Amino acid sequence: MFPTLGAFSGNPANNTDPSMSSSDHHNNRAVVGEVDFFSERNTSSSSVKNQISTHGSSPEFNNLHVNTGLQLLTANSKSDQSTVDDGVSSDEDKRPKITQLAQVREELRRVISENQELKETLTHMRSSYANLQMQVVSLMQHQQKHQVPETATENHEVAKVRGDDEKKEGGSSGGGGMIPRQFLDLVASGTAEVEDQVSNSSSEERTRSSTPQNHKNNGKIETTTAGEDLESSQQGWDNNPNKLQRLSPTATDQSTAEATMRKARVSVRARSEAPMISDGCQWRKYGQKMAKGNPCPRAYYRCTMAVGCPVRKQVQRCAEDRTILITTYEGTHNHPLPPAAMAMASTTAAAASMLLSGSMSSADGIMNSSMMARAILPSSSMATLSASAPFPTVTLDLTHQPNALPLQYHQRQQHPHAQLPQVIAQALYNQSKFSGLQLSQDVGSSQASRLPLHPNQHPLLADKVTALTNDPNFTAVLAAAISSIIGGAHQNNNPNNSNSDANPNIINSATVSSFSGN
DNA sequence: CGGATTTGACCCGCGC
DNA sequence: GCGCGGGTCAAATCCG
Repeated sequence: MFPTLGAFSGNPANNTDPSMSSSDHHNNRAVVGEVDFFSERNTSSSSVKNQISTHGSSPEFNNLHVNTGLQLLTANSKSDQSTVDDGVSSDEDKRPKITQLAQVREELRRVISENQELKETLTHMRSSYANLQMQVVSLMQHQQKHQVPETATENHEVAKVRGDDEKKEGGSSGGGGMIPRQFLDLVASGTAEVEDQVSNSSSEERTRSSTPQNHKNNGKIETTTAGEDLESSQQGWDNNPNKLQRLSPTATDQSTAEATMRKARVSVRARSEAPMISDGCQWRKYGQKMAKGNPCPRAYYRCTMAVGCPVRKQVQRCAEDRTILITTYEGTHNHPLPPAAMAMASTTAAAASMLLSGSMSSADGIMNSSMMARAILPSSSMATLSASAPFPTVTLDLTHQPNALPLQYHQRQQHPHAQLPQVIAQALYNQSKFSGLQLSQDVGSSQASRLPLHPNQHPLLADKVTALTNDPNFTAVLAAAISSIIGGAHQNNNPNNSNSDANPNIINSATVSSFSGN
């Protein structure tokens, strides 16, 4: 009945040796060898092995325990069978082995239980994160509806105070004082601050809606920067009066809030061969138009993950470099999002809040923007006012890498913080530009105009950037932004990449810290 | 057959 | 008032 056992044992004396001690069972090297050989021939051992492997989803986590259990079990089985073979059995021999078996079973139960607890903890953490994200979004929307009247004047006062500060500091060196403040306010003081800022933007929206002619009267500077396909793309949104026009006549609080949220736009430039970057959301294409100045059509998408979700996006290829995909998001999701989509959603929400917190309709605000731009871009030969871009847009430009390499996606995924300064610079640049400022850059290409300088080249900016990037929450937000975009682009560029699903987890942790770290 | 996409028409604001 | 351009709608079409 046990022919293989005889062949295995080789030395019958070993099999019948009642002195096979527990120390032998725990001799890893020897016993593991026995297990490997023995388990192929012993069905009971195999079944135990299978049973173990079906418990818990993390094999490497259990390996130590499982191996230990197997060693004991197989050793016990072997000893038991040998005992039967020889017809020699005594209660004294069985007693310690039964005890060991019980111990192993107990150990197995403990490990399984541990696994179960870990799984539950992980599930709970994921759930908590999702809830937190949704709370942030809903709170932002809620605050918009209820705090617009109070914050309307408040915002103006804050703007004036900030403007005074700028004036006191004066010059290009002092003018940038509010820049870090805006960023740090947003990311360091938590949800409440974000809500306030969004609320403030509501007042701005209403101000603009009530006095539409102000933009014209503020003076007009033509956009002459070369290769502004992005510009035209953004202007396409900026010059879209239909939306506001349709919303404003029956201006309920909700519609106003919605208009405000939709007003803020986050434009993402990323290199991708795919027709659309993967951001985790479901989109339905509802239109396509040929935009002026760009041979590539502009596609219009709306979010279809929930009925009535106001989020829309435009996708258009860059006219000059068609490998660059420009995706412009507008609005805030009104429904739960999968982790992969949350990365982008929270990123755009944070960017939009950041943008709205710094854009002002008053003259002070414009002056601040001008000073801010001078601080950001000391080399700017001219800072003028523009009424051509009434709606603020922040652009996350991920196409400019100082050491662009074929592996840059991978590198940036691993070290997203390395790229933060450029993203910050670009965000600030666009913020100033769309807050009513046109910067004239003597540049030969649109590439240079979009990212006119490297922070390291300007001590002032470098200091600001350093201060910003030293804030872990701020870096987390931007890390989430970069990771989400890169993750999407990377996914598209590497459709077979099985690791793409791992990105959201990284993003999530970064995003969580950005919103819960206060 | 239902959902997604396409595409021409339409609306609206703006400039001349 | 008219034309232009951006954005949206909705019927037709496609596709799995």
